[in-house]
Amino acid sequence: MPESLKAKRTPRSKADQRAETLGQILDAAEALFSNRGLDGVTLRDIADEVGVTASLMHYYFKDKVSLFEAVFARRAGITSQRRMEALDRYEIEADGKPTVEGALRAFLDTDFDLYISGGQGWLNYAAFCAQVSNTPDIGARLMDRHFDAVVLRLMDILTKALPPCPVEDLFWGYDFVSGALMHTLARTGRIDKLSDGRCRSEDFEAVKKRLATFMAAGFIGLCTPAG
Amino acid sequence: MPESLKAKRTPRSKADQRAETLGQILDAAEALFSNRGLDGVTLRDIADEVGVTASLMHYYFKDKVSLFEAVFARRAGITSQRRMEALDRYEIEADGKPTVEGALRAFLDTDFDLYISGGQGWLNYAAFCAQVSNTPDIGARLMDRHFDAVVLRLMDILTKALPPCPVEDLFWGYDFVSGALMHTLARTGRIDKLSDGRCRSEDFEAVKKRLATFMAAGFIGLCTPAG
DNA sequence: ATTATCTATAGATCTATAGATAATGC
DNA sequence: ATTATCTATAGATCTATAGATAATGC
Repeated sequence: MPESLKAKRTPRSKADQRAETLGQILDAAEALFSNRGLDGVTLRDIADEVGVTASLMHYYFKDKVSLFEAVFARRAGITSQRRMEALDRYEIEADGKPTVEGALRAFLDTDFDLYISGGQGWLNYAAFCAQVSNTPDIGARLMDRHFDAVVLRLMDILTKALPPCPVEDLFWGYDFVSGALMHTLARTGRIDKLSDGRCRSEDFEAVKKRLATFMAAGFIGLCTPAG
Repeated sequence: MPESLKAKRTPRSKADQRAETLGQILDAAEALFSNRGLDGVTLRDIADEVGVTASLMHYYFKDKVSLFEAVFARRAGITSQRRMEALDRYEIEADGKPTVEGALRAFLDTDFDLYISGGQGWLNYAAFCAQVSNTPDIGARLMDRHFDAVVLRLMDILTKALPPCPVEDLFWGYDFVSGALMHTLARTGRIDKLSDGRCRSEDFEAVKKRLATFMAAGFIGLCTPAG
């Protein structure tokens, strides 16, 4: 059995080989883009990470932007659908009396659960997502395409959960939620230093516990003039 | 007086000339970095915008990173100091009874006022700031260096304003405020599309009116277990 | 004399393509 | 036969520096 111990050995079907290489490229791109953004990463960086030639990037993807978009598309559809289902389930369960925090928990916690127990790939995607939301044009288009539907679904439930409230307040409230969410997904490490180690960027459990409660109170405070 | 009408004419002292060119470079860099980030902009882009040779960038700045840092430093000191003074004034005025919203208004509104009435330069800086907060290493270091002091000052007043509350909640709350603030400063235009034009990213008055109220309610909701 | 600006250019990438090679598929 | 991967390379930048030129300063 000396053959089976050889270093370079890996007999696979072409389909398997294709799928595996594609996955490795997407994983490497995701990890690199997630902290340097589209312009901070070269195709060679990604190829080196995978251990292949840079020209192979063009065999699998048209160009750098296509690869960037493919990285996003791979997981955006999954999380988007999960959240949509969670919102549907919540609305039924709430039986005509949804609460702001309930809706936000369906929207936010469903997402955090994936990052908490989805392994390194989902953790990288979380930070990548924050980069996307900060990339003009290309990133903005991706956010619209993949997330508009879920966000509008959330807005719909929030409208029912809140006292009569100008629709502008609802949209601004969502903008604040979205900013805070993306910021925490980016895990910049800033809170670690500010809090002298008492909070850690990487601690998604801590964020999950607090974000929906905090934001729900924010919506209610904003929409209830008397305070 | 034909001489005074010539096109290229601009007699200035060397000090003036230096100051003017420096200012133009910083302005152009600020505008460009603010939407494409450190890696999305080349020194040539900046030079072209000013109308000078790319090599002049190296006459005034050591390298690209130094220029990036100089852009940030130019205005970060000003806004940081303004907010620090506003917090000091607020604490005196509150006479031992500060409120969460009062502290946040001193911190946030003071900033927005600058963006609202500071002209195009401050508007560009606002978006640039969001880029900085998203640039790993270099940007993170800049945020720490210029903003830690004001943030800790704010935290100090918030502690006095809130009911007894775990310090972790306070830091996470600030993290949410910071994320929402940076996101609105970036003015991605996403809210415009989501809200079908009813809210506009560029409308800092609308954000100023809502952000402190929303976030104050969030802090209180988070620190008051009963809800 | 000193300083602001430009010209020219080195050296290092970067993206993208064409064409060769090596492996799987029938 | 087809597909995955590599080698080689074109063409375009990009950063940074050296040295020339043109303007202000005494």
